[in-house]
Amino acid sequence: MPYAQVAVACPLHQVFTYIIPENLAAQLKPGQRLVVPFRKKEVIGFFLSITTELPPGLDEKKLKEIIEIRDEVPVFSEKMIRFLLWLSDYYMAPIGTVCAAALPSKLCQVKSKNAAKPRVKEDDHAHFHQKDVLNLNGEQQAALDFLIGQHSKEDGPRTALIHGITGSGKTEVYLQFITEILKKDQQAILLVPEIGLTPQLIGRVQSRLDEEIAVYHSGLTETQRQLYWEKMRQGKLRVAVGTRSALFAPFQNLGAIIIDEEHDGSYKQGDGGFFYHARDAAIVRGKLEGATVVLGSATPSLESFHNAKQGKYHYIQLSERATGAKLPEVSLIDLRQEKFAPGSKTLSPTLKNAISENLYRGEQTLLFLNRRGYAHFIICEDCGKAMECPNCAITLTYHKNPSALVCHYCDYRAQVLESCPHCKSSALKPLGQGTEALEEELRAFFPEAKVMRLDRDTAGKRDHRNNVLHQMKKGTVDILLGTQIVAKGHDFPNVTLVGVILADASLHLPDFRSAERTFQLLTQVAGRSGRADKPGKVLIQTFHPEHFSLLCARDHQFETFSAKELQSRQDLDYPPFSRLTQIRLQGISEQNVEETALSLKKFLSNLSGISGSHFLHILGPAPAPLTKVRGKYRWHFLVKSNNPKRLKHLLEQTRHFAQNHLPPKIQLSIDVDCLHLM
DNA sequence: AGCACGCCGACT
DNA sequence: GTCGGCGTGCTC
Repeated sequence: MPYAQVAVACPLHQVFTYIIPENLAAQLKPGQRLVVPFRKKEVIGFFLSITTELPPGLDEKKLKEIIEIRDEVPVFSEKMIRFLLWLSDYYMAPIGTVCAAALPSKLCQVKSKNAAKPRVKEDDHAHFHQKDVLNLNGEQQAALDFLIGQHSKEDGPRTALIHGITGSGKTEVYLQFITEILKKDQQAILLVPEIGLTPQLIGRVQSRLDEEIAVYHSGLTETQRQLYWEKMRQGKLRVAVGTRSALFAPFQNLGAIIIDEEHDGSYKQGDGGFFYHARDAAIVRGKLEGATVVLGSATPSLESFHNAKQGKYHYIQLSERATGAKLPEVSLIDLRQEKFAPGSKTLSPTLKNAISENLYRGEQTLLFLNRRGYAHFIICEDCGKAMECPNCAITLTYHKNPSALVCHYCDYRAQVLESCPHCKSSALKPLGQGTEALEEELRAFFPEAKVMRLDRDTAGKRDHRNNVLHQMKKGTVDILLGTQIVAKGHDFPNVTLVGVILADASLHLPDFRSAERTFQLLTQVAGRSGRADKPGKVLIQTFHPEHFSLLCARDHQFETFSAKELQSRQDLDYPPFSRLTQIRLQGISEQNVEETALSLKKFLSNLSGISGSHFLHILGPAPAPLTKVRGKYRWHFLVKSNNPKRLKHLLEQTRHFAQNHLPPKIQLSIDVDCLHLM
């Protein structure tokens, strides 16, 4: 007698078996949603497969029956089911959680039976601009031809890495490639990092393709999301543009997945309750669907670059700017040599002069400081203690306007203190200047200039961001300063000077990728300068002008940087030469967390084939670099492995430990291919 | 994750 | 005497 194998949206690492009522047997197809009894409730289940044998350990009398089939047409294709199973397996995530993450949440609820009826607000997405197909230069054309040629081939690797310098016109290649895919009656997905999904980009894609596209981002209402989803499934929409979750677009004949800025860390995050890397997952979906996958970046991740060099991906280089503009001239400013003017905390004389000259010429300046607020911390000059967050093991950032001490991890807020809570001294000194302080200093020194600031504190107001971007284009802003938001992706044609206030900020984090991130960030921000006809200039302030990340960024030397960094990764057996997984334990009681970590260590070392293995290295346990976040203490292990089977075994055993031996209130999480060690 | 069952404090 | 605190145990 056949039984149905069903995934239920709960965080259990198993499928559930249900009896198929006779009247439903004929209509049942894999990928359909079901209504099934689960505990004492009715929930949505996802029908995965049929089994004829009763799975071991189950008593047939205790099985329940499927109540209802929700869909005539399955919500998941066979290929999609295989993709979801791969995700669940690779990232150690419960299959039900993965299924739920792949659908609009409304489709996972028992009520709300009917498809969404649009509260008709016909898309205007009306300010269409740049309808024209841009002319490609030789390199762009060659890249496009290659992609098209590759796509029409029956077999062979279908993943390509486009390594194109900032301003080389990668987006134009993507758009023309998508146009080709559509001509073949196939569909396409364009993934962008969170920060890259601007109205400008959406407008450009939409107007170029001259058809409605599905736009996926975190601000979408559930109804909108469902509507796009339905239209894609019905074949009414053929292109999905958006952040990570657009990867699950329900297309029937997927032709291409493009991952813009593939190096961006925001692709690796927990969307619907499980952590996956959208770029890596895209490659797998591409394989399953027979689609071409295109990774694009000016600063490819070392993983992708290495894969390309190994021949796993096709490597395509764009070495010229599309407009013909030259890459900017980059100089490092040695902060140890600079004599700061009184009252000047962020701007060296050299940078200040350059800004003056740029103002005089009437050209725009962009300043980057990856630290919002006024001061990174406040320190007591008498006892040396810094003000810390009571929930997290980090200092509180001083915000001046509105005045507050803010934790940038948990958003704890406190009033600014008059005196030190430890020694009552009033000698409190703000240190480590942030964007607020920079703004203040700019206004003081360049009172005649129009200065605007863009960071999470100001960008919160939706209009502000658009307003800033608009005014930048119009040229009414003289100096724009900000955090990450200004560093990436934007095309400000009239910016000719970019200043980096402190390159060292990202250099010394306890993370083996810090050199790579610094190089990427500096290259990206430098790429904002001199994109149009006037030559650009970049000034980078640093205490470490001899560091190779900075030197390579200065000289636009990706090759030199990657060669050196890859060598050190190989020496230390770090990715891309091994796979790295983080096992994290956290809980309220520090002692409990530590004890559990130690007992897990014991458990793992007793496993056969682990100790002394050449294939697995377990580092730790140790307190995580951020020992306490939101009131929870964290300890972690890092597992380095170059043997997927043994790694899998270890992780399964770890999960087993978590299910059986975990004390209450201690949580264990596994982050496969962890990106941030913090 | 939910949601129930189950044993100990302050309340109509 | 009960309402309810959240510990722990289970879900085909």
